[in-house]
Amino acid sequence: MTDSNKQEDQIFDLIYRLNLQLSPKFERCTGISPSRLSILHQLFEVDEVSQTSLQKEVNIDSAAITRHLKQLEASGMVQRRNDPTDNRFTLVRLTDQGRSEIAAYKKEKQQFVAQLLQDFNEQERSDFHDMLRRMLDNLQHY
Amino acid sequence: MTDSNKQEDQIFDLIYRLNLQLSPKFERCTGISPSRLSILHQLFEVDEVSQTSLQKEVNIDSAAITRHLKQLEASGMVQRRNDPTDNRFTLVRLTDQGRSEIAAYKKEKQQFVAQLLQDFNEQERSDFHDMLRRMLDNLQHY
DNA sequence: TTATATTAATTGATGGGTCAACTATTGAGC
DNA sequence: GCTCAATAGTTGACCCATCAATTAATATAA
Repeated sequence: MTDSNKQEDQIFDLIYRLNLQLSPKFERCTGISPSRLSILHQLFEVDEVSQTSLQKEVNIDSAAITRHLKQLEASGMVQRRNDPTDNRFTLVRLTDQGRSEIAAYKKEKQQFVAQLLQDFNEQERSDFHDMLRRMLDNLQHY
Repeated sequence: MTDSNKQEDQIFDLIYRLNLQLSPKFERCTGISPSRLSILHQLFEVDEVSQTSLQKEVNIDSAAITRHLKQLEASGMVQRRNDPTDNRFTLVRLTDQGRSEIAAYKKEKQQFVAQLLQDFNEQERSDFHDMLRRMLDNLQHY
C-alpha cells in the first residue's frame, strides 16, 4: 500500500466518521433529524409541492419521504391533498403551525453548523465547499 | 439569514448529501459495508482483540459490534473465544479464510476511494484531510 | 468477606435509509 | 377506444445505527 493510498484511506475514514456522528448529534442538538428538517425547509420555500419534487430536493428515497410526511402530518406540521389536475400526485404544504415552528429548528441548526465551522476562515470555507462539491460529483458516477 | 450563514448551510448540505450517499454506494461497489470492512481491517492489523477495543477503533456502538461479529462468525470470517484471564472479555480474531478474503475487499475499497478523490492534487488532499480533521474535532464538543 | 460499583457483552425497541414489489393513475401509439 | 408503458405513491423486507435495560464477571472498599 503506497503512501498515497494511505492518505486516501485516511481521508475516507475521516469522512466516514463524520458520517456516523453527524446525524445523531445534529438531532440531539436541534431536536429534529437532518432529513426531516430538510423536508420542512423545502416546504418553507415554496407554497405547495408534490412528494416527488420534494424527494428530489432532499435526496432520499420516495419511501422515506412517504414515512416522514406521514409523521409530520400526524404531528400537525404538514397537510396533504391530491392534485386535482393529476391524481397520481400528492401535494404537500406546511400548516400555519408548521410554518411557525420551523423557525426554532432553523435557528438551532444554524448554531450547530456555526460550531462545526467555527475555526474556518473565509478562504477555507470556500475551498472546503468546493472540494465537497467535487467529491459529491465524483460520487455520482456510481 | 446572512450570506455567511447561507454558506455554512450549503457546506452542511453538501456534507449531509455525502453522508446519505456514501455508505450505500460504497457497499454496492465493494460488496461490504464500510463499518464491517473497518472491523475486518482492524482485525487484520492485530492478532486478537476484545470487542471493546474493536468498538473504539471502529467508532460504532458495542451493540452494533456484537451484531456484525455474529454475522462475520456465521460466515466463517471470524472466530471468538472468552478471554481466559477475564471472562467479561470476548477475544476476536480473523480465521484464515477471513484473512485471505479481506484482500479483495481492501482492493475494491482502494479503487472506490481513489475515484472519489480522482481530481484532487497533493495540496488539496492535504488541506482536505486537515479540514475534515478539524470539523470532526469540532463535532466532538457535542 | 461481603456489599457495591464498574465493566463487557448482549438483547430489544426504535429510527432512518435502501430496494423491490405493488396499486393506481395518466400518457402514447395503434 | 384500447392496450401498453411510464409515473407517483405506498408498503414490506432488510440493513445499520442508536439508546436503554439486562446479565455476567471482576474490582473495590467497608
